[in-house]
Amino acid sequence: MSIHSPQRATILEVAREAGASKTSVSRYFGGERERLSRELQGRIESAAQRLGYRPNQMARGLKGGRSRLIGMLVADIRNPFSVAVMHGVEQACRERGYSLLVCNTDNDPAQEREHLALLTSYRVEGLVINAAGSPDRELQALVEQGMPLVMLDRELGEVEAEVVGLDNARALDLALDHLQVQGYGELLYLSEPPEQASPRQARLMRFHQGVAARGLAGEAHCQALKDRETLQRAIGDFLARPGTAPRALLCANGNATLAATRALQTLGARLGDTGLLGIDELDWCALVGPGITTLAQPTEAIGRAAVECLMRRRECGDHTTPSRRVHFQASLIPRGSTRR
Amino acid sequence: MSIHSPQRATILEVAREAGASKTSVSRYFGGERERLSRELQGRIESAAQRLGYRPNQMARGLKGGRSRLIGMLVADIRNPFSVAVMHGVEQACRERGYSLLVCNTDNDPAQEREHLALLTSYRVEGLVINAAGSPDRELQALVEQGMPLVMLDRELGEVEAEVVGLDNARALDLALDHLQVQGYGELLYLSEPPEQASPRQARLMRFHQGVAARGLAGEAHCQALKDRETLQRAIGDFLARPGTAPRALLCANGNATLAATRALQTLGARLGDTGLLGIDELDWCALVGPGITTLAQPTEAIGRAAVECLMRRRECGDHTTPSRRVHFQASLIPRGSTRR
DNA sequence: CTCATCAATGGAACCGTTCCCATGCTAGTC
DNA sequence: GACTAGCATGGGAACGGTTCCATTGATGAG
Repeated sequence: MSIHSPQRATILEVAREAGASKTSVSRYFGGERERLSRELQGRIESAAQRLGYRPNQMARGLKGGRSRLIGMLVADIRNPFSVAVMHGVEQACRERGYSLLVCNTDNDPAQEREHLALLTSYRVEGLVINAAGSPDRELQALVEQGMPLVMLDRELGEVEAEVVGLDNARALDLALDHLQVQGYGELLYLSEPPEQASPRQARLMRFHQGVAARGLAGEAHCQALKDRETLQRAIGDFLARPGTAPRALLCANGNATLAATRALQTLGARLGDTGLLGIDELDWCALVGPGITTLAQPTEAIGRAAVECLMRRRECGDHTTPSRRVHFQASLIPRGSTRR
Repeated sequence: MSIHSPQRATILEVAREAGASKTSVSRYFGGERERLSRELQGRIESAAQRLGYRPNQMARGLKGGRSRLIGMLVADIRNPFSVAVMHGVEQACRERGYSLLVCNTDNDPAQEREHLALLTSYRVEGLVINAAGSPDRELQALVEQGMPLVMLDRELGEVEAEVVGLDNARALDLALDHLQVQGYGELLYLSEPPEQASPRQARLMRFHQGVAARGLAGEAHCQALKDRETLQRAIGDFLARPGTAPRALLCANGNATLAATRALQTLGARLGDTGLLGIDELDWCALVGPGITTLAQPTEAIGRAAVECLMRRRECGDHTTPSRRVHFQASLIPRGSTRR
């Protein structure tokens, strides 16, 4: 009859209604049903039914410390790649009886810190982190306290935390090979600023290495993508530069691909004549002009793998196990944007 | 020193360390800081700092029932529209000191039911529902128990629950007016099956009304979009039909727009010659061909409004207040796909 | 000087679970 | 027939907070 918060039945009321003890009811809902006599089971079942009883997870989490919650920090929830990975994480969690508490940080370090604190205050039993910034100190502290932690596509200092993500080196090799075979000789790499230890650095580095190894000309433009003018000028300059070799753009992620496509369209460049290859497969890549060639990441698998790592950590309990790296391979989806 | 779950400090330890009582520490963190002397505040602050203390939300939620959690049910997390709304919901929650527990149901009624149970077991203080199916009975029960509930873009029987969403009738009028002005005379409406009380019904109905009122020819194709063959055949038939009036496709949501664009491309139809107008603005609509005309929804605003409704319910506590409908207006973004 | 008031603080009950430890009972063993 | 084993069940102490109420000392009014 309370007005403010819906008053659910408690275990005690069910016990009374069923003529049993709260211990028995607790057993019934805690997965120890077999220990109860058929008859008692029946009484509890129907009593619970009548009262619309559901165990209070808050109280549960309190006593045994098992909140059955996994926390996830997402850098940008509006990025389809992140969402796809999150989907995999959620599925895997659910299969194992966990729920997922997701926090979006909008790429803001302050929010990262804040949300991390929030998640730990709900006593999540594991953490999947996909953050651009670096609440490194906080994360280190958590790991040392024994919190199972998985980094998505990003390393964390020298801390013992699992890393799950794309094999960035191989992915870039794949991209560069394709562009070379298709005859593009001068490349412009587009990325958001590769601050800190993000995979952006790995990709950028491999780009420079790979370009050199293949005897191609390559340069990188690493600026925030929001500023369309700057980007457009950079691409315009690149295309207008003297030289005869066909030119191509290589985009470090979905956002970059989107920005590049916009810029090329504004500049009136024809896809294919100007090559375009993006990392991350998006819904619409097949639809623009002759189609945009992409490097697809196995997003669901990455998400699932993250949860698996978490569970392994939990089980063997032991945070001295050497941390592992799980690398997935990208697959090339060739389309018209890299066909001349 | 526990291995399994990271052992955070408790309020009691902080109290001891600070030479204070639990009560005072509780007050310090519970927003009653002013009641404590400057000096005691200092002692608690530094003690908490030293121990890395954070209050346990689980325990908090137990007494007093304030979990500070809002639950949200999302029908399809991979739909950018849903994500955008969710983003608004999350922002608004955070501003008010709530966290958001999101569950994705993948459009599966079984998961809807299951996740709903899950959310209530965490004693969420309010619920934002965006579900295609209908756990109507469960929702009704919750409302009757006094749970603040907001439906996104979908009504719920005769239950007193707020509804927040697009003004579907006006949106369709806007779309039809535009198509008529641009000279399209025969229209095909594309939607997923409008089962149950979804807004899809409202849109479909208004489409038929509006077409009749304007003296246009209109028909609807309402099938699952996954089956590309069927869709393509339907569109092919529509375009091949004898008649002289220019034809246009009207897509009920982002997914339909995507599917329609694919089909048109496969059929080799030229956008503009064949009109195309989609509800929901997507990243890529400006990039495909001459651009796809869309009806943009104020997604963030919708999300925020949902939370506001929730809070209003909570405050005035009283679940006899007549439920309200908050309708937002769509805005037309004209592009080449409706220019002949 | 006494008493009511008020601010600062602490004690203890309670929230809804889980889980350890009884308790009573039946059945099997020697 | 006494003893033990094992099963079904219940009692009650945590868990980490919040919150009501009591206590203390200082202050000001009568």
